[in-house]
Amino acid sequence: MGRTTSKDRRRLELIDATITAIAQKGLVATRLADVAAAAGVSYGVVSFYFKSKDALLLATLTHLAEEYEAEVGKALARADDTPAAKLDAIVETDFSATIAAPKKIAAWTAFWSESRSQRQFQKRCVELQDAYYAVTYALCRQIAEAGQYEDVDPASVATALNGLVNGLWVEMQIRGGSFTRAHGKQACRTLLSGAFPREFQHLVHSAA
Amino acid sequence: MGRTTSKDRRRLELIDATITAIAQKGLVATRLADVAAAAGVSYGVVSFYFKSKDALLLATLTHLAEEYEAEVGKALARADDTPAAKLDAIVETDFSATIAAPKKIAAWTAFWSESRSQRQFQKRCVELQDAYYAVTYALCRQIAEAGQYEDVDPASVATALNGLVNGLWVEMQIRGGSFTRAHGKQACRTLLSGAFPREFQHLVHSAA
Amino acid sequence: MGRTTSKDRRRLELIDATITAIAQKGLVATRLADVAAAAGVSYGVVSFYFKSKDALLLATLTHLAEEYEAEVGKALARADDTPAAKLDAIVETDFSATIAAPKKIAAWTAFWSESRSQRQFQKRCVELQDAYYAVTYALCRQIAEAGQYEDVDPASVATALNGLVNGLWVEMQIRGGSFTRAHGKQACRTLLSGAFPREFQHLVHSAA
Amino acid sequence: MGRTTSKDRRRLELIDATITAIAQKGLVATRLADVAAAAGVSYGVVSFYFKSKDALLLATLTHLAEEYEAEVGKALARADDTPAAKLDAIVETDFSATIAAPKKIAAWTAFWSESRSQRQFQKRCVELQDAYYAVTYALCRQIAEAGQYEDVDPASVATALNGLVNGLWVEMQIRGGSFTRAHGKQACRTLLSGAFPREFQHLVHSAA
DNA sequence: AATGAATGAGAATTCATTCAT
DNA sequence: AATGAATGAATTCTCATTCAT
Repeated sequence: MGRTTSKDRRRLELIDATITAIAQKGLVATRLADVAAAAGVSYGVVSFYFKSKDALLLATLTHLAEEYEAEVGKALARADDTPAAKLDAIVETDFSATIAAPKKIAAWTAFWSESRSQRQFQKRCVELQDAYYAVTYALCRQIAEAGQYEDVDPASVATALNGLVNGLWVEMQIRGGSFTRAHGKQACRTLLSGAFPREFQHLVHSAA
Repeated sequence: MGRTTSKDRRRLELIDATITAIAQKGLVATRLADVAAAAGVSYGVVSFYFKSKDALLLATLTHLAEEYEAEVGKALARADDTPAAKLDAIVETDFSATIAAPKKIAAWTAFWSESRSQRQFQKRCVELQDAYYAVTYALCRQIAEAGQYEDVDPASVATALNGLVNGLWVEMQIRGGSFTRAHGKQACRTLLSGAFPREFQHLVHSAA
Repeated sequence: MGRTTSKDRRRLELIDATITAIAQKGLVATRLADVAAAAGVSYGVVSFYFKSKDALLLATLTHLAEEYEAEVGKALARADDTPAAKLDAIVETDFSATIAAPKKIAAWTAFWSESRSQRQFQKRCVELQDAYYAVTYALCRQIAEAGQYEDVDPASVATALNGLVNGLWVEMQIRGGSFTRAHGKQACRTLLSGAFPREFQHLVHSAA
Repeated sequence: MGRTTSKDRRRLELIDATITAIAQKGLVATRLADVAAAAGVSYGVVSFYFKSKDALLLATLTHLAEEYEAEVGKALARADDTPAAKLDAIVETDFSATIAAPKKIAAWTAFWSESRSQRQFQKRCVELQDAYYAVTYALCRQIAEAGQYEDVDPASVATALNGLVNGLWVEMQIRGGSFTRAHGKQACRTLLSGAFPREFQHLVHSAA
């Protein structure tokens, strides 16, 4: 009851291998043979566990989305009970080693780029963005109200934060190791300390 | 200033058709036949003008980068001679109808996602990001110095702006028409007015 | 007279499942997984009882042939002791519910079509045709001699009857339910009453 | 302008190669590579001219049906203007070198056997049988009326003739060269001379 | 220059066979 | 005996590249 079955484990191995292969060769060049090789299994196993290549890719995207939501959930539970602490915990998660691993970012950018033509990819991506926006907007509004930031539109800040994380992941994807997770966090805090200086100014200085 | 030859025109038509095809089918599914169809020419023409599919894709990326730099150059030349006005002109360009056309954004995200595995794509993308950063950093520094923003790190603002534009393009790509160019501009101005309120606060209000 | 073992029963179930699968999906599309599913057993069972797919198919053909000969044998034993009655008993068997079951006819046509390339299939099919011809020819000759049909070549009648049964099975296969076993019997009696009117005329009339 | 284009010629070559391959290897074992080899072209050509293997097979069946109808049409036009002569002309065609070529018969039996599971195959096969029946029934009725054969049911004769031709083709398929086209014709005339002795008796004797 | 047919290597997919449990 | 996962060879289908007209 509830323990991870052998079948589930194998599926996860293949999904992880898919992410690895996408990171190494790009989505265009990733073949099922690459996935099998990355997973260290024989060719037929991939077809055995996933009906088709499309199904494998969709399962991979779904896994990434679920993992992301789980990690954010854990971070929110751990964080101090203030909106600013929770917002910062989300940013920490966005650039944590688990979530912002280079190969996962490579997969995310691949799915984003295909989401325009693959309806199912788009659906999952939008769902996740919506969830992210809902949480960050609620937190921004609480901060703005509690801190009496009358000139700040919490919706715009949330939108900007959402976009900024995506864009910094793109930066990490393009620049490879020279743009680090720390750089990403720093840029997010620049945005937040501009919007809500009393809550976030110290974070920018401490990180610098 | 050689006049545009018939050959150049045809090359541009094919590059435009490539962008159209990528936007419609995604990079993975785009075939030379799709490019030919989008250009309204016969199949063989594509091979005639481009040595290979890879060469066509690289030429497409190069074209997008050159067009972007040309547009930014024109915008900077037109803008008032203040750093803030020039910075805002860049943001305007980033979300202009020409540059932020949905199909071009689709192409950009495709190239970003492949840049990790395709060295040539990466090189072009990094060059453009570097150029963008150099210009925006210089302008941010001028604003910070002239405005005596002692708590603001112009490098962080430039990095955040750079990332934010990418991320908002991703948002447009994923969400399609529901996330508009105006939304993108607004989010960028939220960042800038947080960093440099005296120069950008009015823009946020006017746009709201 | 060994009693039917559990193993024999299981083999027969698989052979019957094979016939079912061929009738449903056609020989080209029939997979071992379909046979297992039709038999309601797990995948590995098929391999356990039959060395290979070819062996399963050959066993299926052998089973059909043996069943046919057994049925004809029983019918001849039951029939009145006149050549015409025995000939008619064979025709009755050819279009009996047991022998001319749609799925068995589907299997027969499949084996016929493959018999040109599969030597073992051909061998079995020819053996059965030879046996059928031998019996029907003997009966036709007896009728011709006893009835003084000087213009009738019993060999031709036997050949025509043999072919006619095959062809009417083809008709049933192609037309499905709209061409019935009764139609088939009727057509055979038309042939026989043309050749040997005094022995078969009444059958045509009674059936009409 | 009605002349055979290069594309049409190539299609026919591939269809003929398909028939050849089916005759040699059986439908189950026939691969597109075999078709390409039989046609003496490269592998890709087959895919180029036919969207899929199924499409190739359906085109092959359609071609066989059209050829058959054309040959029967020509034979009827050539034949003397009596019902018996026309009926005999059809039988002649059924066992002509063109129509009853061993490899074409192999293809027919393959399509018959798959017609139960492949709706499109069935449709074509039934159409042809219907057309054959319509023509032969009309002729049988004319003969029966003109010859005052009161005990003969022309529908049964037509049905039997239709089935007999199919079944004799099966015989040729199974027995290979040992059952000849002449044997087939002879068996058909046995049926016809039994039903309509005054019109067909002489043909049986002359052929014997 | 332009066309589009031909080629064949490459990838996804299928599936008989094998094998560990 | 029975199960069904694993393997990888075989096959279909795709499509970039080449080439003849």
